[in-house]
Formats: sequence, structure tokens, C-alpha cells
Amino acid sequence: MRYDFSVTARGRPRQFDRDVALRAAMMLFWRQGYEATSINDLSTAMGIGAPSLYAAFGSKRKLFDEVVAEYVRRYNSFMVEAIVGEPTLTRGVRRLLRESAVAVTRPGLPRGCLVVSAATNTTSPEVEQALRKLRNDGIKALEGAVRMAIAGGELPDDTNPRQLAHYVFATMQGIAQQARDGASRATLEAIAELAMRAWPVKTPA
Amino acid sequence: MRYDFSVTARGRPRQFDRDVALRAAMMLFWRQGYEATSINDLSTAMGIGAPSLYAAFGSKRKLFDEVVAEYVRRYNSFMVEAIVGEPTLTRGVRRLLRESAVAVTRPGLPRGCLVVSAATNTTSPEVEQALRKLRNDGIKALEGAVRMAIAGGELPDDTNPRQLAHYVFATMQGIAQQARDGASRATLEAIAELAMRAWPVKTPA
DNA sequence: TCATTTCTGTAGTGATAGCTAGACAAACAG
DNA sequence: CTGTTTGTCTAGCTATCACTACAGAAATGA
Repeated sequence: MRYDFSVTARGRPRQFDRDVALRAAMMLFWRQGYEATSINDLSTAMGIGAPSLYAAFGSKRKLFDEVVAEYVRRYNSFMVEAIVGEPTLTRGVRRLLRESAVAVTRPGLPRGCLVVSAATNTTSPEVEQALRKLRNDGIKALEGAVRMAIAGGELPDDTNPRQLAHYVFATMQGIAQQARDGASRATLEAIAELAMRAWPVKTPA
Repeated sequence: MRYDFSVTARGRPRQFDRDVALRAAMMLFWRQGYEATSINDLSTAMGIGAPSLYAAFGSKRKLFDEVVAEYVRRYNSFMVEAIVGEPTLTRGVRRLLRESAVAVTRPGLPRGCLVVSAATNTTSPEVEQALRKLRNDGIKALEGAVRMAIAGGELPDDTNPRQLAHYVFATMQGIAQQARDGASRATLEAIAELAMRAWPVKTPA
């Protein structure tokens, strides 16, 4: 067995930038969703022919998987940062909701959240299930954070972690939905502010 | 011009119950969405051939329009009733949210809300826009109710009607979404309860 | 009975979906 | 240069999409 440690590739080099093409695909999936975006749409927007697309990404499904990973890395990392970047969970969740309102109305980018709306009602259940898992994992992660905040004395002992996590995520999903329906950033920020009025506060006994 | 007031139809009578077929189509669109439901799916579930379907309903698009109207009449009328059936808007909205949690998890019926999720990311923008209008009309209606509650002295004068209406609908859409993602009715009811903690209360000056 | 009207089943329309075979192009190693 | 490897392009694959032409079936009125 011989190993190839050479830097330069062997055959004809790729004529397009794979990352640029991936981002073009991301915008399309983000705006139109998985099912409504055809290979024709993709190859046109990515500036490459269908065979090049399949050589580089394997299939529509695999391309979408890469798009989702890149989307989460580039446009959804603010979620983790909002929680871990604040000294208390209360401030973290407030920031999470505020930044959600901003994230789903970024000028020059598609409205809404790809994870929330790109794979509702697809004919391929696996794709739908993949994003569903991402959403439910987010709820579970927030539930864990709430548990820690209760144990740490920040939140009341009678707080239900699962319910509170579901409430926060329901608000975020509502914000993402309404962004798609045309609501302004200011309106969505107001939703975020209002939602925080339901956040539990520990009253000193 | 001669008018036909006869009760019995002229030609060969329809071999199926139009309302039953419409309801079968509704279940399919509700569960799978507009785009992911094919004419083949429909004609199978409705128990009729494609030509009969087109003779009775015109087109997939027109069938969907009828389905939406029937859905709103049968499964979304609780919204208006919740608001007008309570003495105060505060109690009306609480009931609206609670019953939303129940409505999107009815046993034996598809999860979620057809208006919320049946036409996201369709290739035909008109269908998508039709449901979008239904959603935004709901927000506007609630905004009007909030305005009246402020004028009537129930809610604080500094309440922003548009923002509050958006907040309530965002919560409802989040509840509908999470129903599709598998959340239990109890969890969704807890979201509704939590959401009401953000509802404004008039404190006597 | 017969002509008319309307519905239903077979069988197919053109368009588009995701995807790929195969010929050629462009890089490499020797 | 030649041979190998890999990317791109043309063209076309099969399957399914929404939809319908057409012939037969089942009701009516006369």
C-alpha cells in the first residue's frame, strides 16, 4: 500500500470553489426549502453542471446535509454563544431570544431559520427527521441549562425545566415563522421582550 | 333561458360522497402538506379515480382551497369562539392558547395546524401566500381585540396591541410546530400557561 | 325504446424530478 | 511525449408530477 501525501491533486482540478458553491446552495435551501429546490435550481445558482454537483457532493440529500452543517456553524452558533456568554441563564436566554429576532431578519439573507422551515412536509422523511432532531436537541440542551440554573440557585426550585425549555423554543420558532410571514425585526424583538416577562424569577424567601 | 329547478340531477349520479372525499383529502393535506401530497395519494385515499377528482374539484389547487375552508370551519373555529366566548380578553386569550394546545394534539387527527404548516416551501407561491394571509389576518384580528380591551379599560393603556397580538400568535405557532415535533399535549398546555405570564395586567393607579 | 347528460376507468399526455453514461478536457507522473 | 486520473459537458435515463382524451356505464327525459 502506497500513501499519497502530495499536496497537489492528481487529475484535472475542480473548476469552481466548493465552499462558494455550498454557500449558494445554502441560500437556495434556506429560501425555498429542501423539496422545492430542484437540482436544476441548484446547478444554476451554483454555476456548475449537474455532473459536477454530483461529483462534488454525492446527492441532493448529502448536499443538504452539508448545507445544514454549514448553516448551523455559520448562522446558528449564536445560540450557544448567547447562553454560555452571559453570567446568568436569565441574561443568556434574553440574549438568545433577542438575537433570534435579529438572526431571522438579517438583511441580504433569507428570512427565517433553515432548521425550522427548510424541511417541513418533505417526501423524504429522513430529511425531515434530521432537522426535527436538531430542533429537539436544542430543547434538550436548554432544558439541561435550566436544570443547572435551578441547582445553582438562580431559578426557583419549583421551575419545570422541560416546560420552560419548550416555552423558550416555541417562542423562537414562532419568531422564525413570523419572520417568514413578513414581520419586521422590531416586531420580532418586541415578541422576545414580551416572552421574557414569563421567565421565572427567584423571590427571596 | 330556461332554469332547472329539478331536485334530481340529470346524468349519471356521482358514485362517491363528495364531503367524505373532501375530508379524506383534508387529512392527507393536513398530515403531509400541499406539495408532498400527490394526486395519486389523493385519489387513493379518497377512493376515486383521478378524472372523478378533477370533475368534482377542478384541480389540486382548488381542492386544497376547499380543504382549507373546511379545515378552518371544522377545526379552527375554536379560535374565534375562545375570544368571543369569554367575558374578558384575558380569559379569552388564555382559553385560546389552552385550546390551541389541545387542537394540535387531537387523537386520531394529524398533529399540528394545517394553516401553519401545510404550505411552507411550496413551488406554487399562491398557495403559500393564501395560508400566509390567513395567519396574518388572525394576528390583525387579535390586534383589534387587544385595542378594544385597552379602550375598555381591561388592559393597560401603554400596551402595544400589534406587539401583543404577534406575541400570542408566535406562541400558538410555536405550539403547533412542537406538536409536529412530537411534544405531548401536557407539554404544550404548559407552554400555554407559561405564555400567559407575559400577559399585561392593569394595576390600579 | 332511444337520445341526452353526466360520471367513471383505462390509458396516456407533456413536463419535470433526481440522477448518470460516456465523450472530451485538463491536470498529473514518468 | 504518453498514460493515468479526475472534472466537465452533452445528452438522456427512468420515475413521477398534475392533468386529460376517450370510451363505456348509468342515470335522466321524452
